[in-house]
Amino acid sequence: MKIKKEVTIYDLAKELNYSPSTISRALNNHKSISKKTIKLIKEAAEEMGYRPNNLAAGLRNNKSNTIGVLISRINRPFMASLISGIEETARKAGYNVLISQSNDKYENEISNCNTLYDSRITGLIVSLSMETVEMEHFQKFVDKGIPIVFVDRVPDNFNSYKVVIDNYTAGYSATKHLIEQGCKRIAHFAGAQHRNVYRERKKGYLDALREHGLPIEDNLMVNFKTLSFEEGNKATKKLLKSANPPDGIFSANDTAAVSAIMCAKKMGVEVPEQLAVIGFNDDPIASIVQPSLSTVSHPASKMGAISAKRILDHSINTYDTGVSEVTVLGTEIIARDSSLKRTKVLESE
Amino acid sequence: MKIKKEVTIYDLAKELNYSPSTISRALNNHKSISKKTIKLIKEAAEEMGYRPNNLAAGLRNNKSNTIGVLISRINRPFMASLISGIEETARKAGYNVLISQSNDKYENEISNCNTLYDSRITGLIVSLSMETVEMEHFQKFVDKGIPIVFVDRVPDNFNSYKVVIDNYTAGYSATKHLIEQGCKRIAHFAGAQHRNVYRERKKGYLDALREHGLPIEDNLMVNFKTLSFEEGNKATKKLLKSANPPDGIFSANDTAAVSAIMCAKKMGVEVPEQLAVIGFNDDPIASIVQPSLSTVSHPASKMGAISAKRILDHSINTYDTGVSEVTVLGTEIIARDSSLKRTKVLESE
DNA sequence: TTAATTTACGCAATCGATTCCGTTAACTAT
DNA sequence: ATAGTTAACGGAATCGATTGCGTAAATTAA
Repeated sequence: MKIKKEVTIYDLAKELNYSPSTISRALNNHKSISKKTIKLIKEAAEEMGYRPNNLAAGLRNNKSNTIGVLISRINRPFMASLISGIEETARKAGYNVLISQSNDKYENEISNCNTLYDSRITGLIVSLSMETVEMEHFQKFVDKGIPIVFVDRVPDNFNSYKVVIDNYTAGYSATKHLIEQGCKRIAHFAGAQHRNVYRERKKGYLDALREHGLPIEDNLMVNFKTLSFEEGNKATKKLLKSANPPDGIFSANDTAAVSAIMCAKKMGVEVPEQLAVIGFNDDPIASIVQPSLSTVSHPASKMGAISAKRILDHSINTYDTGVSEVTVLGTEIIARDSSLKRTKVLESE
Repeated sequence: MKIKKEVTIYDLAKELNYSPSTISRALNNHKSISKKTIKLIKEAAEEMGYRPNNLAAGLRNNKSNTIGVLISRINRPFMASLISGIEETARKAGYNVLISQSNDKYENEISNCNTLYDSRITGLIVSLSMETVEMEHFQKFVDKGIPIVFVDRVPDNFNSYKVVIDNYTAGYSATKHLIEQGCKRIAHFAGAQHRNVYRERKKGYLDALREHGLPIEDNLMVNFKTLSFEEGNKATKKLLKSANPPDGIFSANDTAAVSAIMCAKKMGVEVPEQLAVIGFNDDPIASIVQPSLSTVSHPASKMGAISAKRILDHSINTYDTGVSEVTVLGTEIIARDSSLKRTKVLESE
């Protein structure tokens, strides 16, 4: 098949009897080009079907107007919303978004990091993989003055921009919510403890118990690997069959929380009467399960938007190695049926 | 802060006393460079921290090893899985993935199209926006020999690669499934009829009714705009309050189907006994709602993988304008509790 | 009226990798 | 031993946009 030739600024220059410099400047609204000329050139460009070559511009400027995103998995409600927020903000500013998923593997994270670097991204937004501990693969970005924004699953030992929620307070509030509902023995489904988000949530849980004089028992705290449905199911069954079962569960995510509800129901344990449950994330399934799941809501899309803005606003001058600029967003306890022990809630509508 | 200088093939050339040509060829395993030299150069490159500049290579080759993705919204389970499949396949082949969402607006689709074009993507994967009718904004890709793969929401009037599921058969089977369960008056929640996916599902529904001698009634077919939860709620209420309510609903997506289940329960209509429901997509909520939602499952991630492969395998020589290469994938009826009228299903496990 | 600006543009180098042509030296065949 | 190959590499143009520097003409200031 026949391939149409690309129209370049040189073609425009020849056609309009201007130099390529003038064409370039006109298209970028440079002030030293007269209004008339700009109008003329832009109209001709439009008519001739000119389209800028981002690769050429990027090469010259050594950046690509592209934001790189490095996350664990796309098909999780939180991540999808995060990306959605990033994409919207980036595109409004004329930026592209490159995505890559690590599938929670350290190795993939490194390799994706390199690929993104090779593409001369303007900035990088990262949510760490489950496995990641070492952080050297991010150093080259710092060395080059390329901003990195860590979101949600952030490192402890690396100075950079960070956008997080207040996991400690969220964990504290969720637990306190259960206590206020009358729970006396509250279990916790904890995520991998080397990831600060899960560690903070657990801290909040522990402090809430302490401050309210409730027992802290090792066998009420289950350390999950992935907080999957299956893991949740197994853990719930074990807890409920134990000699002294809990009357409340604070799960570090909704998936495991939902599995707890379903498992309890199957075992004839009433939720919330005998077992109150609160999750984390406010995934779509939370409002669908019955009884509907109380949870902690994230402003996921907003976190994405803020992260993107961090990159866009980043000026090389204000970037000082050794300083972390952390944005902490608030969360909200969504009290649904799965935790409301005292009052029977009327169905809305 | 101090910015580290980039290491280029020229730096390597100077350091190793080779020409840039040789460095370039060595890094690409060109056959006319000796094994020894290749090894030497690669090791030096590694040690000096050389990283290729994709922009420069892209400019020279006039392509960027990047696949562009243009969809309506990322934060939908189907779309997220689709992208996930694309990303995995692309990355394995050393390609990057650029994403952009139209939010179902025609205008955004055009503008995103242009931005992706300007980035010299190797190929484009598209799921059309709800609004899109005209297709000229894709023409420039065809003119340039850049392959386009339409996925799921594909056009009727544009020749290109297409990856779809057999919506007609799926619609037919879903309806037939309800009929086999004893339904006599089956309603249909239909999506926007100018999008072929929804049109096909409806066709399948109609043919199934016809072939089984069931009544086709206009007031049993609801045309939705977005198949949202709210729309589904409203439609269900209206249907169930009508003089002659349906005993089955085939919804073109799960969201509306779930809303139907919840609405029915609230109104005291038993599911599936009085109202059987089957949805479409097999979203996570489908297995969480109670009774669990029967549905039609998509191989979303696989569709993404196939689409990406189409781009990767595309050779300019084999691309013939005027021909559509369509890949049709099968679907599967997932029979859960919401549609099983006859037999009471034992809870698994 | 003349010097000092300002306006509006052109020249040419530059970004980094690729690749079409060579070229030299070593090697093989007859 | 000489022509013919092959192996291994170098020179330099090229991709398209950007930009520091330079300049001629037009305008303003004194």
